[in-house]
Amino acid sequence: MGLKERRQREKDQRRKHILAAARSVLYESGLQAASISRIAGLAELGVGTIYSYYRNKEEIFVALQQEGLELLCEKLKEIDDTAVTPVEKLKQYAAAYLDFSRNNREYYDIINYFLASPEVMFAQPLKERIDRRGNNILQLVAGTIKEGIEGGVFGNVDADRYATILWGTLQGMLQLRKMENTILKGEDFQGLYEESVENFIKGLCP
Amino acid sequence: MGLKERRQREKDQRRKHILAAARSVLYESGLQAASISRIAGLAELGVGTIYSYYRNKEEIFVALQQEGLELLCEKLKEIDDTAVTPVEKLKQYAAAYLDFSRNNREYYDIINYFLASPEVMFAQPLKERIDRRGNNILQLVAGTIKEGIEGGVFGNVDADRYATILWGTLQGMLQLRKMENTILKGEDFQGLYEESVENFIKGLCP
Amino acid sequence: MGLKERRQREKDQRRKHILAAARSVLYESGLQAASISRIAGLAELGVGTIYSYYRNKEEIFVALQQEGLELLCEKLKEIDDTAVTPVEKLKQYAAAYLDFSRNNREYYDIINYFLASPEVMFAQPLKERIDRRGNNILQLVAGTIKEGIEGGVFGNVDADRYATILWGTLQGMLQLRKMENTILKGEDFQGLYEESVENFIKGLCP
Amino acid sequence: MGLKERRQREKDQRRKHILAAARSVLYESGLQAASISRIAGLAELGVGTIYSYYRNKEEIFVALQQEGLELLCEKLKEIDDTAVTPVEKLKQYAAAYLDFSRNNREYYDIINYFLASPEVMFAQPLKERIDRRGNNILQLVAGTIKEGIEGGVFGNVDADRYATILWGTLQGMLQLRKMENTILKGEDFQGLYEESVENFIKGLCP
DNA sequence: GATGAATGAGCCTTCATTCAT
DNA sequence: GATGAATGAAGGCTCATTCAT
Repeated sequence: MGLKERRQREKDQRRKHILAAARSVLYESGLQAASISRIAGLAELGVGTIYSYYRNKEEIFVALQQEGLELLCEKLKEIDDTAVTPVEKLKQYAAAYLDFSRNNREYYDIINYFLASPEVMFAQPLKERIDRRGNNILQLVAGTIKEGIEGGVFGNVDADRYATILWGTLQGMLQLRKMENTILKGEDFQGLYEESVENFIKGLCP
Repeated sequence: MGLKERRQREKDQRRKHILAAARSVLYESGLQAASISRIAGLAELGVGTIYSYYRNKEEIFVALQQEGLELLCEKLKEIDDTAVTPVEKLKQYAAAYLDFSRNNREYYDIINYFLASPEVMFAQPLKERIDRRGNNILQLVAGTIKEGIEGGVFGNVDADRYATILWGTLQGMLQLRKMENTILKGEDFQGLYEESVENFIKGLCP
Repeated sequence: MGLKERRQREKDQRRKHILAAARSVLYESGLQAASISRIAGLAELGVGTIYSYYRNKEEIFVALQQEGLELLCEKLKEIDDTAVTPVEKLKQYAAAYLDFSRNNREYYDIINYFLASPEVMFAQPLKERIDRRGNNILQLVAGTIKEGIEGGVFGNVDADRYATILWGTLQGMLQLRKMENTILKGEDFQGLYEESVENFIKGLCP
Repeated sequence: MGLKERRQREKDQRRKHILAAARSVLYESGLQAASISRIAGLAELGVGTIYSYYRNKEEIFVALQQEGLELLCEKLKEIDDTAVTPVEKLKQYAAAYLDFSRNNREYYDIINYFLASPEVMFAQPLKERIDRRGNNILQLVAGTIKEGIEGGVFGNVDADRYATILWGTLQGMLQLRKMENTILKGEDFQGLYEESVENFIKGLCP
């Protein structure tokens, strides 16, 4: 029966619509201001409606982050499929993440927020759901590093660990961007970022 | 003149007293629960009094962050004074930061929090004041790198830039620790952290 | 004509079905949690459907109360039919009410609730409908008292009035049970309850 | 030093002021509508202010009930001091409670409400605090019954138990008043009430 | 007739900030 | 200079009720 299907499709769309509103609020007014009622307002829905799609505020943020991680993951997969050498791949992964942090700020911000927020904020089960997505990304990167090791381009390191280290490095570098106007004044941030990747790769070589 | 001086000294002490209380609240109950009235309570002062020493909550946190950075800076200076080789220094800086994140959680958390939270948070002037402190630390690290370059241990890189990269890396790695129980389950975080430093240094060598 | 009848019968059954669900919710989660949507859920009906059988939440509760009173009334009738002496009957009525308050908590609670809550609660017409049911019960009790008067067991009192007084007494005693763990701690409530009935009867004797 | 005293006095008065507002809201709009913000509105205070005097809504109601019980208790004490015979005292206690339920409706309603409300509503400690007040009243009544027993007017019963029974009876009778316009239509409620007391006393006599 | 998504008023509570004393 | 009572906007969330399908 097409009815049920249509209903489901509509429901899914509404969920996305709400998420989009949440993303916009986040993007335009920052995390602090991202209240349910604002989201509802932007979505042109009643507050209660939001709650019939998401159990609570937390869930919205989790969904948003998953969405973001998924998007990012897809971009990285594309690179994995098109780029040739492992070194090239790693560089492009990094570039993609920088790009993502710029062009998908709302996603980036929320990912970042989750990383920085006190553990208390999210219950363990939620945290696991979130982190699992992150894991996919790490696996991808680790795969590329393994490739490099097998090809003799990289030394014989633990690929998983170095994938994690790379992510940590990028994540840390991006945070420093906050200081573009103060400490990093006059510096070319993108160059710095790239240099950090190159340095990481250089360390990786035998 | 003595009177004025004493007044000033008393005022300074009171400010520190308030800061100490804020730190305690932060440490014991986390950022969410760090309300002015709690701080006032712990400081055994009236709420109003707090406001006559700090314009608002924000200012307290900024001051706290400055204090934290100062403390960290001193620890690094000590290392600079006692450790011998540049490589050793860098490794010890890193170890000190890890240590700081563990034993001075209140400070670390707040530094981390403001680094990660959307910039809406602070007005520009405040940001500058904070970042200047961070700059001191970077200078110190950069000095050590320069040392290494001059001694031929490191390749001929831009010391300032690499100091920044190191900080970014450490900062990023520390954030990943949040995932000790999920993604990093079973991993030895400290080992990972140290490995990231070694990789950084390895990249630095000619 | 059969069709109309069947329709009506179906409708009646549906009403009862809804009432049964409401009763269950009440029994399992208490008055506070007895929301329409829960009732609908348990009845496996849509919320809207509930509203096509009952104008609003109030009406459901009223119906529930009527049902409860009816059930109680039947039990009392049974006693009236089987017990022999008026005194025995009165005692058994009382025992039956105590029993009802224990084994038909859903019903008892709601009767009690509406008796105790401020009258603002119900519009006049509703109230009348409820009270009429209560009247049946009173008539029954009054009948027994009359019996006793005619038999010379009881003094020559106004039976209606004393029926009311008995009900009031029982109702009041049952409410005190709420304090079993505080004021009545250590007391044997059932004994107290029975004593109140005996005292009532003793007063009734010539 | 007068300052501290005055402060305290003012605080006490404010508490009373808030309680008075709560009482009024209760009186005028019933329990259902007694929200904090309404109370605040009537008290011409900010919502927050209410919360600085009472931890939460619950506490306000508890305070209100205690106040009510205290008031009632005083009235009964007066009777105890002035009335002569135990029978007279009991009758006057009953009359006083009826009077109280009429002239101090707001208090009576809330006492009644607490008796009828599901146990869940109030945490055990609160309940105990409430019930303790009720206990004072019971003690008083029990004292009078003892008096009667010692004077040979009453049979040798357990005074505490009969005090409880009397209270239960009165409480139950008062609840029936709700039906003045339906079941009791045409009845003289006050007469009925008095008759219930007389019947109780009659039962008490040897 | 049945449905259940949508609504939004309303609830309780918190807390940064002000200002009269 | 110190105080802390008062404020009230804002937040997250619930639920009786409506109405388009």
